[in-house]
Amino acid sequence: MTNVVETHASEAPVRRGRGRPRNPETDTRITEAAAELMLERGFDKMTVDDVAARAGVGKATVYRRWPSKEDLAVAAMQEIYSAEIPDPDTGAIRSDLVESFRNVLGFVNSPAGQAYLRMSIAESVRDPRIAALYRASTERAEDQACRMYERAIARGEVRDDIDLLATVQWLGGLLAARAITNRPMPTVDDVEMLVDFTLNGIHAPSPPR
Amino acid sequence: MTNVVETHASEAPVRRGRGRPRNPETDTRITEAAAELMLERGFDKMTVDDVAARAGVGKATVYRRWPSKEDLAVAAMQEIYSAEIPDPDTGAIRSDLVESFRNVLGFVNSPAGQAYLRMSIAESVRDPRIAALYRASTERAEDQACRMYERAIARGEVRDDIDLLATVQWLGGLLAARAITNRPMPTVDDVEMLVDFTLNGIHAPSPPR
DNA sequence: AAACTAACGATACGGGCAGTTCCGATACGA
DNA sequence: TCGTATCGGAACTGCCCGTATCGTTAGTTT
Repeated sequence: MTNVVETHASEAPVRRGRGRPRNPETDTRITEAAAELMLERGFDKMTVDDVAARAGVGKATVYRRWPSKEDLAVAAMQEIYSAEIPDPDTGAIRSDLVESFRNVLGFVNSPAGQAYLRMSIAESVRDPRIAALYRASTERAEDQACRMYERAIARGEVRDDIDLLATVQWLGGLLAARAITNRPMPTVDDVEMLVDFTLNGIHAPSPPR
Repeated sequence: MTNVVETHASEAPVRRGRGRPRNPETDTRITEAAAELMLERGFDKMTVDDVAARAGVGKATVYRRWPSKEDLAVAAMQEIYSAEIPDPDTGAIRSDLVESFRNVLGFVNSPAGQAYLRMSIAESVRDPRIAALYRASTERAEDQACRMYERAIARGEVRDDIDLLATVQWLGGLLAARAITNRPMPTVDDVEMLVDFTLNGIHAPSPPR
């Protein structure tokens, strides 16, 4: 019939002449409203009518851009997963770890961090596309951590036969486990102990073996 | 009006004479059907009509026992979280760890284990009561693990200043992180390396420090 | 044995929300 | 200025949760 238009509002509009052009600001108003409601209530209790109302647009305007509520949620999460992560490089593995653990624990103990973590977990299990987004976001952080460990291996501080991926994921996994089962997060006061476990494991230092 | 009857089907019926008594087998038929559908499709795509149909009962019979679909889901998960866990005690921390890690990894790599894990994570974030059930289930396993570590501490194999809770949760957390982000689980082949990380951490053995 | 009563399966119905379709109005390009 | 696609608004369909109401059934009480 008419010109076929790509649905996803993310990419360049690639001007096509005829008719009233879409207001690009409307895109961001909708995704911002959706992101707010996702973090406030979660996917289930967020209604598309609410999103449209908060964004000040008609529901049809939402569905003209994203074919389903799930796609809208993906777009909203995509906006959320775009933050910079500090990359400590102090020259020693212990202080690098303390620094980065401190950053992570500070975030996940904030209200925003709590909502972010719970939402990411729940929606990742529900929708593989959100899982991919969350995964990409965490992998950026993990890549940084891997380089941190590799620098330490090059310095001879860390064994070279470790499972690097399991190592960089273990803290995130612990936080996920706590979030899932509704248990208190470790706080910044626990940083020393967590770092010590990473470095030394649990073995008694000398006597046995 | 009439005699008040406790809703939850779990507890003792405490005979009250009049009228046709409830068929207790109906309770289990419903929870079994619900548990199957939860693992097959997840909470969202499970409909109460489907549960009633698979159980061979009327929908009103379901709602006579559980006031909402959420309560039904809780009852279904409660049935799922009632499995025995082996409790290795070989006399050495390394072989205890190898044994228990092997059990866990064997389960989470099975199709049933995958569905179980993903369902538990998703529904725990959605419903705090399911989170409590899942937490209770994992805590039983963690208590066993704690006792295992305490035996090792008593033998002098393990330091006594470790964060026991973080230690017993780290493998579960790693598995959760993999499940959430849709990445491959560690397999039984990785047991040695994971156990080694638990025992020794990542530090290089002797030269530095 | 007969009467009583609550559970049973079946079915219809109300309400909330996802997603669709129409509308008149509007804004931009040709 | 004309054409066209987007805009907000609103009505509508369909699905599913939860309720209400049947006639029937099974066990208790008298």
